[in-house]
Amino acid sequence: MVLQKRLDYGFNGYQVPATPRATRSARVIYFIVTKRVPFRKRVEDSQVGAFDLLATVAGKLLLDKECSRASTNTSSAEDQSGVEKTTVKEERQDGDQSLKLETCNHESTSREFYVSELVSQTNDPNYSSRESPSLQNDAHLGFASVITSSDCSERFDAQKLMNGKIKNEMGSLPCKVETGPFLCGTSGGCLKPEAENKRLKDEELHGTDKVSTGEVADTCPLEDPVVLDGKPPPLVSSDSSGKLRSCGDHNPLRSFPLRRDDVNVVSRDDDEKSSGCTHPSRIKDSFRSTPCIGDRRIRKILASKYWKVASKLKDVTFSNSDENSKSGYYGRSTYKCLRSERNYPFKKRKFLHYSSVSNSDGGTSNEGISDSPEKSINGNTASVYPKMHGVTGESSSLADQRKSFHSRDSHVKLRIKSFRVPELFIEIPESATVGSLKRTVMEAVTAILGGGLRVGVLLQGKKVREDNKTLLQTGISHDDQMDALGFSLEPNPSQTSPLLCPGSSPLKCPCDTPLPLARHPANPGLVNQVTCDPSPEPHMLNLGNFVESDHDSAPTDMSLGKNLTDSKALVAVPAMSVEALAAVPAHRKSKRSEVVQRRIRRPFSVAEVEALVQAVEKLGTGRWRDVKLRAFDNAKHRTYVDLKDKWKTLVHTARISPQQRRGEPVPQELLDRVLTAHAYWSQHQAKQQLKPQQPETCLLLYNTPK
DNA sequence: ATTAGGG
DNA sequence: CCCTAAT
Repeated sequence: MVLQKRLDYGFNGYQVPATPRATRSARVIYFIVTKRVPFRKRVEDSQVGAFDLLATVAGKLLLDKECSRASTNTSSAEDQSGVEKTTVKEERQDGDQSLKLETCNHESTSREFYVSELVSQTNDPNYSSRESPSLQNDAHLGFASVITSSDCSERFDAQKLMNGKIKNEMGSLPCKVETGPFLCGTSGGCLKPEAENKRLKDEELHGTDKVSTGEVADTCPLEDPVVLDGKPPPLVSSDSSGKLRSCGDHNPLRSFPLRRDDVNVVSRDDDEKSSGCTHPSRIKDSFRSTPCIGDRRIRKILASKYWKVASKLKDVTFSNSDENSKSGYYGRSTYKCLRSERNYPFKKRKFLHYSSVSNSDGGTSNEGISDSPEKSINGNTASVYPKMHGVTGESSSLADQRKSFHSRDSHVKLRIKSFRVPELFIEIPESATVGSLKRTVMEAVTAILGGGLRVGVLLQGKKVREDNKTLLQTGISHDDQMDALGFSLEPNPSQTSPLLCPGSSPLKCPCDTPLPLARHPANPGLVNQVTCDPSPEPHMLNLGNFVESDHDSAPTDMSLGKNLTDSKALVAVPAMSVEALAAVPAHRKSKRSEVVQRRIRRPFSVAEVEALVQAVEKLGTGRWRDVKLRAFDNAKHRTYVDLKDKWKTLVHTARISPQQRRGEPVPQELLDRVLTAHAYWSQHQAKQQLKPQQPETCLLLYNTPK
């Protein structure tokens, strides 16, 4: 065959060198995509460790899978010493992006995510949260974990557990809850918007009350269900949707100062929510275990069927109790399990839906990053905001309170307009449709976002690696440095939530298997491939790599691979993390090692149909392996099952009116042959089996319609 | 690993 | 195309 010509496109001005490809198959297009995820966050608290900051940002990203936008910015930040409070605010902005990501949902357009998190132990009353409008859930939200899916019965258990814990925590923590002086306002540094200020004020006024443990306890349990359930929809792809969960540990035991460990950003869970991923910190984390998962989630996301499902909200992270076991089960489930899940979306959904949001902490201790609710089904904004938002409205939300506790430092406000997403390489056949291209890119993007990425903090162009340093120590809190502050998204080696694992956190995700990604064995040909550049970081992973083989075996990609570090290419699963996005089907295998993706669709060409028809005429139906060997031995991407399916569709096509046929028209002559051969072989099933070898004869026979 | 069928 | 069940 002729070498295909390849089109190389560079997004964002990057051109990807074409890799030599041996394949003859279709032309491949490479894209390098740099995506940016837009969002702004405000982080206040110079005291917050860099790690926390990262966690916060990461959490946000996860939440936002839906839309991404380009460009990063940081906006002003101020630090005020003394207050420890962190506020993160996110907003979406449409930005510029080289690739524009759009949400698929029709439902709601705007969704806002909030992540908030953080951790602080401050007493400040002021923590501000977001302005987001929806506050409805806030109160509830504040707390923590939310168990979302209504469906699951399991959830109940979880709730129970949670409640219990929460209560306990509350009980123990009352003191902590106090509202502190309003640091923000006072500390002059705060840049909070007016709205926030108001909030703060409100908080001051009300905060205390809210804080009371009793309240917390009450609210929490209820909330979750309410919020989450409210939007129940069906759809959510499991993972996609949410994925983020915050991991807040709720240990009652914990001491206040949070550690980095405490903060977890977890995001994806997949269906299985089970394995927790992260960090639970050292202590027992009762609450939530987060799943580790990138894979699962991706998978879920991918599964197209599921996509439609409504929102999922949050995974519930349950405590260890029953849930865990369950979750564990799923999590660990093997590939097969996953698959099965796919098939049975319902099941999955149940699990998935529960995305957990763990936000909670009992208000006390720590907080993980909470994410906002994933998507609500409807996409209502409100649903989205549920938890954290409360902040605004009620200052009282637990989270707020928590934050407030310790705040004493000055705050650093950051505005991140967008994140730069690592480069992605996408390879797609020329014959692919624009839609498929979009999907492919989406998959790549989502794979990255959902697959676990880490946030890198750049200060004056230098990577700030010391997660434990405070912003103050790092210099991030200095106004003059704000301009030099940048964030980047990097592939996270372990799928587990990147942030989670940072550093030394002791936590481990059960899920995590140490295994890195599995390499895709070579499929000879690659059809689509998406790879992510390895980031410099130590653990880089490649996110998705989707490899498909074509007839040609073109090792070619490997060359690309070079770019990627050694990356093992993962199969990229198209995942849309966000429901909204969702659209891409993806399947992943369990374990991050592999991501399974639905094979790309490769319509049969007329030539292939011809070959198939000819082979079937000779061999008959029912001997697909032989047909494959005879006519498609070189087409690795055509399996005997594919041939059988194609034959099935050909027969169907031949029987319907031409007007009803779609796709590349198949010559009527071939269709006639299909019908003839089909009829012939149908009749001679038994006989033919005996003498399959004589094509000629067969042909003669069929000519005469039986 | 194949085949047959349903989805 | 995927997935299963049955071979």
